[in-house]
Amino acid sequence: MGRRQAKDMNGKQITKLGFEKKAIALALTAATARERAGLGRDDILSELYAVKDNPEAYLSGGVYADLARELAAQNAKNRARQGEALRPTPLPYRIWGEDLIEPGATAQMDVAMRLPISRTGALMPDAHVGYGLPIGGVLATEDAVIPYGVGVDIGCSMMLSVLPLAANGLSTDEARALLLKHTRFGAGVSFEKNVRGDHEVLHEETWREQSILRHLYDKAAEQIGTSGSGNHFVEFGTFSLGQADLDLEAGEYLAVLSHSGSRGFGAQVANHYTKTAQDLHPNLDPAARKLAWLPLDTEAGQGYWQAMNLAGRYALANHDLIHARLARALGVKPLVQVSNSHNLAWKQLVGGEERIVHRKGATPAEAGQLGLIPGSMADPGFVVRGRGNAEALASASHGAGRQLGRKAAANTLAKRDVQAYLRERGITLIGGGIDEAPQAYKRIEQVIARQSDLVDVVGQFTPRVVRMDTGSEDV
DNA sequence: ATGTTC
Repeated sequence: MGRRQAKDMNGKQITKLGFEKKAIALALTAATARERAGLGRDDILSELYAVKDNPEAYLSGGVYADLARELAAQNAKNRARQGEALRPTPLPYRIWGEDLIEPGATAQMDVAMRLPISRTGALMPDAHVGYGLPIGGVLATEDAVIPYGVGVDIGCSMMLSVLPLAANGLSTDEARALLLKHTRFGAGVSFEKNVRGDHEVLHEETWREQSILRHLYDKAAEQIGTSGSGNHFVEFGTFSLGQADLDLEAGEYLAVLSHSGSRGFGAQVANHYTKTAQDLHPNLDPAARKLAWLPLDTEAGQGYWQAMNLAGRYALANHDLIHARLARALGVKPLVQVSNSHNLAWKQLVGGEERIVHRKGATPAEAGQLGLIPGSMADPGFVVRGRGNAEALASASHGAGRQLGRKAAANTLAKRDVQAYLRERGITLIGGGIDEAPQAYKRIEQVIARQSDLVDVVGQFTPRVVRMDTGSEDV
């Protein structure tokens, strides 16, 4: 009779209870033990049902402990899987300058707005396709941060120094010589040891608080004050102020504008935590794989938040040193400096709730907040003042935005056309490449016009002598 | 964007 009962238990009953895979075997083992103890089939089934209903109550020991452990693990996995499911349709979000934005970028933003952690978002008029979140994307999440929602170049940022010198007070040759002497460009590049700069950011305790930061400290110290590659630049130009503002009189000033990020340090932080986030979400829809997030109440989430903010401060320190070297060489102190990060996440109140606002290639634009929106190596950039537009989560574009990808630019643009564009505007270029040609970017005037409800223009910067990294193909 | 990518 006992054998018949065991055979029955082996049959439909256990699967009927909803056990799967490993749990079936564990349930059978436990059931057999209870049979030997003299229990009948119905009693055993009701015990199994109770274990399934509340495995946590059976974890501490007894004949059902192994089964309870397996069921608890399965429940946790199912909960995690549920938490990773994308919404069937994207949450609504507003787009500025939709006529300037390629469909691929809105498609990426749609995926971001289907994440279970997403709450609100917006797309800026310079938007174009990126990894994960599009460049020009603004995304507010709840209690979670997305490493690729910030971008690989954590803390990428802009700085302008308005100098107490006439706009024509520096010759092209002098400007060239200063840029060559005091800036360094290129992947992997650092400053020579005898001229390496120092900055308070390198003396923060933060570097000692996680292993990845300890590991990357030396690289950060070697590379501080450098400019990297791609679209990063340092340039001399003319800052034009139509009316008194920024504690300056109206007029034209010599100015320095730079675009730089957190170099190898930030890139390695981004890659490390992106991998951590992806490992944490193995069942995430492949469409959203690059948008894997870290819950802020986990050690990994806190670790990323700390490292991201350090990379943000480090990137601004790079600008500080670049501008300090050039001002010192000219024997002047800047009259005014403006700077802003455009690849970062911030804690921000959105509709009265605390959200994590990711800006990946977007300028913070709270009411009254100053920001910098460059055009291209040969087009004007703008100092802007935010209007605090709530639907844009108080944001604006971070530049003109690409209209041609790097390969497309190299394949379709003619060198002589790029040279003519530079010559017509009186631009002297050191380094640079065809993939950074002005023609590869949207028209900055159009991009600015599409966001008149996000920012007011304060002044204009016109580049004159520009240094960039050597591109894939010279101009 | 970074040096050559788990």
